[in-house]
Amino acid sequence: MYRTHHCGELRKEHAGRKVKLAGWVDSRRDHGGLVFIDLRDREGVTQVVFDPSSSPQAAELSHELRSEFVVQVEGEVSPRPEGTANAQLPTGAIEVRAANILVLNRSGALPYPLDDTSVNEDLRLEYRFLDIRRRLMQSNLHQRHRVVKVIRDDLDEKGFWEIETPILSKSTPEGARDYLVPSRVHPGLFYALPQAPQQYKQLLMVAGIERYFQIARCFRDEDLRADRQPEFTQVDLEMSFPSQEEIFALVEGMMRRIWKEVLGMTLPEEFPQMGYRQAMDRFGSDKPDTRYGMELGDFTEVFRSSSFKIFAGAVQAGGVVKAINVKKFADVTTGQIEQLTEMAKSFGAKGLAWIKVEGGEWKSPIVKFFSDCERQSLSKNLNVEEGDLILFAAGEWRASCEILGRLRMHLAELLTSQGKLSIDPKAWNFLWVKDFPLFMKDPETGRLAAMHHPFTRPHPEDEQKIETDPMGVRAQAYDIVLNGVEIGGGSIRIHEAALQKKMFKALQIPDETVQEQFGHLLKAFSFGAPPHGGLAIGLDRLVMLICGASSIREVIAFPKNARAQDLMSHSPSPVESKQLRDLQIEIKKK
RNA sequence: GGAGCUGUAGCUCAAUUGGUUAGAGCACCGCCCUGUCACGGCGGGGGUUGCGGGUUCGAGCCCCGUCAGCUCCGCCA
Repeated sequence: MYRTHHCGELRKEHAGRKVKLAGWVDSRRDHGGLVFIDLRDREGVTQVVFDPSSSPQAAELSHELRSEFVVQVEGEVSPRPEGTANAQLPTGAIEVRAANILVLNRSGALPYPLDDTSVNEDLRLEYRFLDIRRRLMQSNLHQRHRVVKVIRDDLDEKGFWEIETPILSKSTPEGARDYLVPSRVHPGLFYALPQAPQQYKQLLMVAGIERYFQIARCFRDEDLRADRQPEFTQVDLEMSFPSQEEIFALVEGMMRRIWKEVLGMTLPEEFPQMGYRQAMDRFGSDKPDTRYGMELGDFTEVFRSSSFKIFAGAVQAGGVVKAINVKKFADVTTGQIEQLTEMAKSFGAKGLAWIKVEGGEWKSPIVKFFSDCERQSLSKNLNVEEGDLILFAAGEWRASCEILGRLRMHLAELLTSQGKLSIDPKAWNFLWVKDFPLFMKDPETGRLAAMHHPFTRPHPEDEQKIETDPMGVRAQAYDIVLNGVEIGGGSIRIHEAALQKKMFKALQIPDETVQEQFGHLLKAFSFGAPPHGGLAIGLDRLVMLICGASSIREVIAFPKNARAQDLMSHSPSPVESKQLRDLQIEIKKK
């Protein structure tokens, strides 16, 4: 037996006990005579003392110890001498007086200090096995485990069955780029790794499972971000005979339980809901961060016949004029204005109109065109005060909202760093965003595309408009947003073959393609498919927020870097030419 | 594909306006140290300043190119 206790366990009441501990040398303090080491395992740290007067052999050996050696220590638990207890440490009242020590394994000099948080991330990723020894990473992975445990318990109690679906599945043209897996048995044919178990979970509903969930690994071959990895984990769930409100209540209950059991916090009984249109109008985002204000104001009517032709022109072209009030930022520099303008342009704006309110005056290149009435409307609706900076966007509705929405996010970060805006670090602002449009215009082809996915059910009131006014059709689709991060989304699905066909028609997907790609689904829908719906929660993002981390890489044991490489195992990598021959694949030389 | 930031010892950083032998703390090695807990003290080793080119009497610093990392846009729910 390697150990009788773990390193976070021993207390005063164990005094006098003979114990064995095993773990890593966290730090050593070698006094020449007395030697102290902090022995660490997953559960904590215990001080071990080597005294040459009681155990000369162990004391002699202890000089050899270095950081991260793995050792086994045998000794007696002893209360620390008067005045030497360490109140910072749960085990700080005692120490283990070593009678014997066994070095189970040595460690080379570390490539970087494990107690330093500001180390290059590529180095941390290369030595991930060391990185995960750090207390913070251990805590993050433990939190993740606890979240998943609560989710499984919660869904189990609510009658959901955990069912696995294939990883080797079928490529579909919709959505993200697929990761492909070549078939050896069928040369020239490919499996695709699932972007989500979407079709399978709908088929499970047709199959009468009624309530399904899966902690599902999903794959998307797109460029990475701080909150996007090529492989990530979804809590995927689907239920039969649901209403949208039932799904909301289910997820709210799950979140409440996670916050209770993992963070010890109580969340509200109901989460607020907001329509997509309102979210865009007020926050310029379909995942608004409602922890701070800076809401968008609408001045379309005010400037309809303004003498400022840029605004009036935008309105007459069917567009809008929107503005935000950036509080306390009238001291913005010319350089910063330029930077904001560049940013607005990169989001599709033609320029960025602004007003500084300084010394009781409105300083701006455009304000001379404004009538008193226009000024009053701005002043009143944006609550304009001394020291404010007003920013405008004019043009097409969605683009104008998005431009200001992105500036709003950027400025919130900037103002926070300047101490001009404070966001409650303990705030957990959940929000349901619902009534998304069913369709969007594909900017490349100009054709309709599914906003969520092609199986999304239209809002019952709008179903008739699919052929006549598709862009005006709302979907029974919803996202759950936490502090401005989209942590999940889903929809009520189409369960009738006829409606599904209508949908494919609106999307201009040719019949042969429909049969080829989705024939099995349509066939399933013709055999008594129940009404069904569900959603998927991005587990990595959820845990990231719970851990207060700024990247999902901090809550994934072995993540990939921004170029989709694993720096530790060096994947992706070349393969043997025999492997390629088996697959009948040839690599084109550049 | 595009933009921004970063790149100096194993790690974290410094190096005045372009100026002599590129420094410090930690880590590593050696010696000393019996109540430390980021122990302390003395000494030592360790550098192609990411790489290539240019300007200059002289480049870590300026210019051009390139590579790498991160963040964002595009892309992606």
